[in-house]
Amino acid sequence: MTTLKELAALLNISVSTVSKALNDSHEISENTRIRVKELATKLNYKPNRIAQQLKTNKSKTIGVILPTVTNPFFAEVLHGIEKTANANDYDIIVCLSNETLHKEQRSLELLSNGSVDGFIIAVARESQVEQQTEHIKATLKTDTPVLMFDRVVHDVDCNKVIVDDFQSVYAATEHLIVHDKRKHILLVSNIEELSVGKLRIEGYTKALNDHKLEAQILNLDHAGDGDVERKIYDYLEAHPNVDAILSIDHITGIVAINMAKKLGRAIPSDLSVVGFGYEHTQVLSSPKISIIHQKAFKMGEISTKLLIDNIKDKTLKSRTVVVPSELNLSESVEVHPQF
Amino acid sequence: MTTLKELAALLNISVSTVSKALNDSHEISENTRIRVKELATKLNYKPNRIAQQLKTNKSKTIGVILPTVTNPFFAEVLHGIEKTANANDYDIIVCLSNETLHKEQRSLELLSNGSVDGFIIAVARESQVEQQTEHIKATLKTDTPVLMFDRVVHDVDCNKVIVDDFQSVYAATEHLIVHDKRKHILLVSNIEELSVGKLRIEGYTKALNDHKLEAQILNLDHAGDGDVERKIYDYLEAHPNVDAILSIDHITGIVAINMAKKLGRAIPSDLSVVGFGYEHTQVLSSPKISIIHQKAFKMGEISTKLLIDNIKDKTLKSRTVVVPSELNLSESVEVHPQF
DNA sequence: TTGTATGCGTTATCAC
DNA sequence: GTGATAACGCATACAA
Repeated sequence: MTTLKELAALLNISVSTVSKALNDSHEISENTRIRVKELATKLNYKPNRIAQQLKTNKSKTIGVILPTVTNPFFAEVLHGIEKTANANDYDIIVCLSNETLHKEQRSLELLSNGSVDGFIIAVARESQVEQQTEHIKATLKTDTPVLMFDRVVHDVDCNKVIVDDFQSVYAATEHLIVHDKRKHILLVSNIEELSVGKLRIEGYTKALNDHKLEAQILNLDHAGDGDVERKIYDYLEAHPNVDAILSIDHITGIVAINMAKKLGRAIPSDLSVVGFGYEHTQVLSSPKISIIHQKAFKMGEISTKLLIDNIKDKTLKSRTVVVPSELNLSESVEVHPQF
Repeated sequence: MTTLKELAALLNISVSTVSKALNDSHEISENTRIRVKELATKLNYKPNRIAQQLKTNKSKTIGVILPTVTNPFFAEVLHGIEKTANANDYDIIVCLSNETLHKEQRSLELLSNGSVDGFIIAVARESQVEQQTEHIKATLKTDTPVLMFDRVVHDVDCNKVIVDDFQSVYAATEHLIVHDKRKHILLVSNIEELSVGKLRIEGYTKALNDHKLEAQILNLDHAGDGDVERKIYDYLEAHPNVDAILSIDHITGIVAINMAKKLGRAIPSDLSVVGFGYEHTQVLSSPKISIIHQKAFKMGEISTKLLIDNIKDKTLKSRTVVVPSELNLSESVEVHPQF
């Protein structure tokens, strides 16, 4: 890699002159500036980023800690983060906690040494269930901004970007009741332990209460793939009066549709199905599932923006931004009526 | 952030003594070593990674450039990369090319300044279609190792990790012919432009030729979501003799199952369906789709291992590793016979 | 307009 | 056993 020193030697001038020339300093003559720049491009000179970072004590890098990236929600958020970070001249270092507290702690530790200027984090299932917050508080104490999104630990004072979990499920449930005239709405859940799961269930329960209907919940936490199908099938078979299914994740709704069809239920006439979903969710189901579409990409964008603002001005006080979801009804994707 | 200098000042000893003490140098007395370490932990000292990087001229960081991360294949590969990198004390900086050559070039450019010790890259659709390789060759010339996976440009001399696209599809096709006794196998494709798509199609064509059967291909490149369903539906309706469908991506196979059911085809008795798939693919289809399971996670692991070896010894000559896929037949996931 | 000197935080070499 | 000094590559305050 070409360095300033090498350029200086070749041109018989000092290192600082070269540096200034490349940075378009006014104190450098037109002539030498051109000479310097020509040689620089010729030798494909690029300032060593590490050296610059050491000098300025800024890494222009954001640490992103995600529970997983195979969940399409987090994948989309990551996309939003990456795009916004790049647009603002930041790189991102990605760590996956794999839903464990231990890896999350370790990642924070390892990057809290000047490697990154701030963190964007969705806490691991374990961290959230056990309400572990010390590692995050410790990071904040070192004056490194942290932004939490989606999976949030409330006990920590930092910027937060969350989904309107309660609201969106409340609205979806109410839509099933009021618009679809459903009375026996089954909630299917495999994330009951998470705060987002709890909020979604509360939204569902509240809506049912407000309309004097009874809640019924099929909990699939820790169920294997085969079990999910079987349990949904068995439940539907045993409860033929179920006329709507609300899934609070991005998988079980589609499974429910498949099981309902197998049982001969007509969708959507006999049974409405709503789930959470992302880019391709609706393409994969037939008949189309209605989805609560979380604006994952947007969450990534907003999170990054907030964090960068916080990095630039650490006196900013913490905010919590709620990103509203969108209810995409199955009708709206019925592009071709014959299907 | 605590520095060596601060520790030294507080202990009234020199910076170099502190440094040696922390690095367990033999030339330091038991006594001072303990004093130093105690203060260090007390003040939560961590060596500044940037300074170390400048000193050693190594970033211990890998640049990962992916076309997208919302495709589950790349998400799983990323998972494998992250895990292996971390296990070897490397961080990863992730860039998403969004399938554009321009962003890919830019990412390589921006990170080729000491930020990373090497690259793992799956080239963008555009780069591959247009056979653009200059940016990669330029990077290699700066003595920065590059490893390409999945989407490979053959014209470049570097380590490569690829899927057995031709073989796996050949084998799957032959299975449909020999085991399932199918004679009219439709190939559904939305990635015909990519090298992996071409190879998969060749595998299919070769198998059919070898068994004196005729190929029929439904090309869905650039089709919108609604169009995909319609085109598959229309094709199946117009060609009632189709007795097997082979999808070479992770979406259209499931769509095909749904459309076939809508047309009253019995699966798998009337129609076999095989697609590419990952973690949750089979859960989402009913009846179960058979999938060619690419070992994405493993590819990530192997890629990272190879790259790190290459970083440590740049004289190593380039290798190409083929990671075999696995044919997961639908029967093997029929955990519950009643379904 | 150009050059010299200094420092970012660390490690390594060499004296003492 | 300890410390002074230099160096990584860059940027900048200060001289000339």
